[in-house]
Amino acid sequence: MGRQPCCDKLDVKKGPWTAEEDKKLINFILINGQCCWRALPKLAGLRRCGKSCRLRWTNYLRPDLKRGLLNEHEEQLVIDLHARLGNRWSKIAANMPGRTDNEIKNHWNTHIKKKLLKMGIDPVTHEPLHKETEANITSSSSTEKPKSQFSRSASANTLDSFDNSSSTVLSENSLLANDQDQETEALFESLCEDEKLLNYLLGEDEPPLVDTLTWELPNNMSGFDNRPNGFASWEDCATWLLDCQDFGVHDFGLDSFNDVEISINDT
DNA sequence: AATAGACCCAACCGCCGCTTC
DNA sequence: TGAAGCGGCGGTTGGGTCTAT
Repeated sequence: MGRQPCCDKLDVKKGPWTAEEDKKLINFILINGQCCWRALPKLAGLRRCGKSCRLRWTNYLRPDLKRGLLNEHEEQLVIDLHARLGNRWSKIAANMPGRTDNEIKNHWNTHIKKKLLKMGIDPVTHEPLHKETEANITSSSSTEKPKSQFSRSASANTLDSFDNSSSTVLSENSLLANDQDQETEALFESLCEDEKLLNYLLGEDEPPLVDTLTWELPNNMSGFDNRPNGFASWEDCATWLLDCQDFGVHDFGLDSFNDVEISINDT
């Protein structure tokens, strides 16, 4: 007996989600939390595969998502983490609050990859392309694996110089960029110093004890008797969340959603 | 204004690893 | 111990949008 399909293929809708479906999904998760994706579609009244519901929630509807393009220092962070972790997008995303693996992967494939190639850097190995060619001549070893050596200097510095020479967009607000560079620098220094965290990033260790497993609600939503204060009903709450998708939750000053998970799974 | 090609990203697919029985 | 079931991950694709001609 083979494995059952993840859902009833005949009765499953595919393609873009409608506002109505989003509303149903948000309503259900706000009430019941994230549990049993397989059963969720039926319980929530959705003609969708559980997998599809999970993806829709994690990549688009989650209230802690940032919207819009990655900024300069987020991009740098992706490059640095990719140099170390390779195509392990979920691990990279885990270090970038508010960003999803899908979003990072898309951004990598559409922007960063081209940028690195244009700079003469191999986006797989983060080595200069010509050097890569030489290496291939002398050695037949695979280049698929990410570098084990931390390669910030190679990728980051060259990217900086690329930005300085060619970018009109990225050079805007340079003072802020400098601050962000320093932040990024500090972040990576701390990353390198934190052996436990590094091991975790490499998938060789348990996650460090950081409180990322449960969502905490913003102060104005405390006392979440499974319903944010200020909302007369779940319907209002879901409507608000749907609005957040249009404007970006951070436009509402709810940055405290970052890194946290609504703790309604307990219900 | 029309069209073709490039670009972008949401969503799907298939595989893998973990858990349960 | 191994099969079944599930969630999660990474690669890929399809279609909408943008841009150049």
